[in-house]
Amino acid sequence: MVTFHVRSAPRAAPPLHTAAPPLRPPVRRPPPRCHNTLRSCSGIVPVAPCGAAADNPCMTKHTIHEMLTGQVPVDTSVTVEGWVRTRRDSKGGFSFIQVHDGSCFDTIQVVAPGELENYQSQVLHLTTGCAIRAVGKLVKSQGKGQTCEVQADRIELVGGVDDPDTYPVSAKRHTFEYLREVAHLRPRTNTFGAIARVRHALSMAVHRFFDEHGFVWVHTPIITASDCEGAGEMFRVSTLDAVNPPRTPEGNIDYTQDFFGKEARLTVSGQLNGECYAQALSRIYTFGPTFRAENSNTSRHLAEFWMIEPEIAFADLHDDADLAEDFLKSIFRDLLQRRGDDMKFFADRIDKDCITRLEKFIDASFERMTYTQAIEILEKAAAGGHKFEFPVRWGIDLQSEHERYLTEQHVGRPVVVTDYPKDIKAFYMRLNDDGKTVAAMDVLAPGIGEIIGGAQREERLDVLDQRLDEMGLVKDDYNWYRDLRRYGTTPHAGFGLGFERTIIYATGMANIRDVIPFPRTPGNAEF
RNA sequence: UCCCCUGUAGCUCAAUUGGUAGAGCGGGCGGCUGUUAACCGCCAGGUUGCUGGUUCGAGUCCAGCCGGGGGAGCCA
Repeated sequence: MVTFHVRSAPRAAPPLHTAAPPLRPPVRRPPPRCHNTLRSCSGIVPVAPCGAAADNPCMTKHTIHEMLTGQVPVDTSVTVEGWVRTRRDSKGGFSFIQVHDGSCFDTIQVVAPGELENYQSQVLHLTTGCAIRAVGKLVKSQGKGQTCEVQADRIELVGGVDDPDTYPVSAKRHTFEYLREVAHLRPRTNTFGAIARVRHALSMAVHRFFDEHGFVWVHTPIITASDCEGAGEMFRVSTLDAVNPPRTPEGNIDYTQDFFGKEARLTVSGQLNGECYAQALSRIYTFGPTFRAENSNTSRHLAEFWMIEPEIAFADLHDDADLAEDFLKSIFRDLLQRRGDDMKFFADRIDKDCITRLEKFIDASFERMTYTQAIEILEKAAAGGHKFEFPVRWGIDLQSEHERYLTEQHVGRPVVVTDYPKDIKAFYMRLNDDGKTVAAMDVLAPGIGEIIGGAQREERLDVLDQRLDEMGLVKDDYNWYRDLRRYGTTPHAGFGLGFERTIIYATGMANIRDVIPFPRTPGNAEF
């Protein structure tokens, strides 16, 4: 069995938050040669003895993560390929280069001796952002602050920085607002590298959870011609001439000549399509981009964001709430286990409570209460002197101040609020026997408020039709959706989770524009 | 969309009541016996977001526009 050495450097994470387990077994018997026939491992430079699995011939180079976590034995010849974060010149006539390659949070220190042939001409001119390849040996560090480092025999400048004076991303602190203007370069910073890895880890955790629980990932369409999704303003998709579109005799735009023969838009939710597959495969989920053309300009809204929407058949609202609880705890547990290095950074520099918040979240059982009970609690609080900007009475939608009071002050744990008044919820939510409320639920969490919104769906055709009528919606527009209620209908439920909001919650990042690689917001679609 | 704040060197920020635009970091050059956001010295770097106005004089005051931030609404 292999032992993994966790670095004892200052940045080493506590046991719960150790780095991800190795992707593949460490080197055991170094074969004499690298049989890489797909492409050159590293051009003309000799590379490390190829210890990679035979089915992975291009992985003969080691990542910084592998070197720092003891998967590469000391005294192994190694090749580091990455980007320079800083260069420090020693009094002794040699230099230290901190290199990152994205494989983990930490950089590795490359020691460049003054005897290198290009030391004066290139090494001493390396600046932040330069791409380099360092060939040498992984050795125990003579200095403090790191256990191992790369003693370089050769350093190649793979890609230089045109004008170091104006390179937009220095090694020093930048504001997030500034980095948004250089979104093509910001992944090279500590924070955005960490965000990218956390985002990936959470994505994989989502798929892992659903896969292990028998859910099928359904790729619901991005483009939709049904105007009945009803969750917000939509972007139009068209190939018509925008300046001189074809017109009907009445003067309206003639969409029958458009690409799809009718008006088409970008989806605002995969739920209605997801229900179709849930009524055949029992447990499904969607995970993909979603588009809302709302003119919302806040730290919690994007025009393009990713949403996760599970849907389960033969299930009621309680099953839905149980699923939400198990799901959230599972992905946060996964995140802490697999990205301890990045999470430690967020705890150190962004939000000191982010790790303990997740640990508490994982350990707590979610409180359950009905909307009516929630209103009673809030009314008591108001009577007891608690000031709410928006007055509380049965029938209102809960404001974020109300949600925060419930989860942060009244319960101190995540809360699932169920059974909201039907007038403030969507047509597809199942009408309760009281005739006044629907089987909707919101999961509220301390520090963020609503993190999940879901519902048991209305499976009875007559009741669904009645709700459509009440809301002034045209039944014919929903015929395929109504068919589900005519052919083998079942009680079913689901919820929606905004992926970026989940990342915000996990990391403590303040602005949603900083947890997606290239944010799209009103007035901004750069990059 | 509404309310409030804000825009000065590559970056982060100063600039008194309207009176000669500065510092730190970054960059260049030179020092310095293993450094940790290294350190020390010197140098370069600006149409103060844009347009107009008030004034002897505007980074500073006024108007409009553009960008950024915070809050609200909408929501995920």
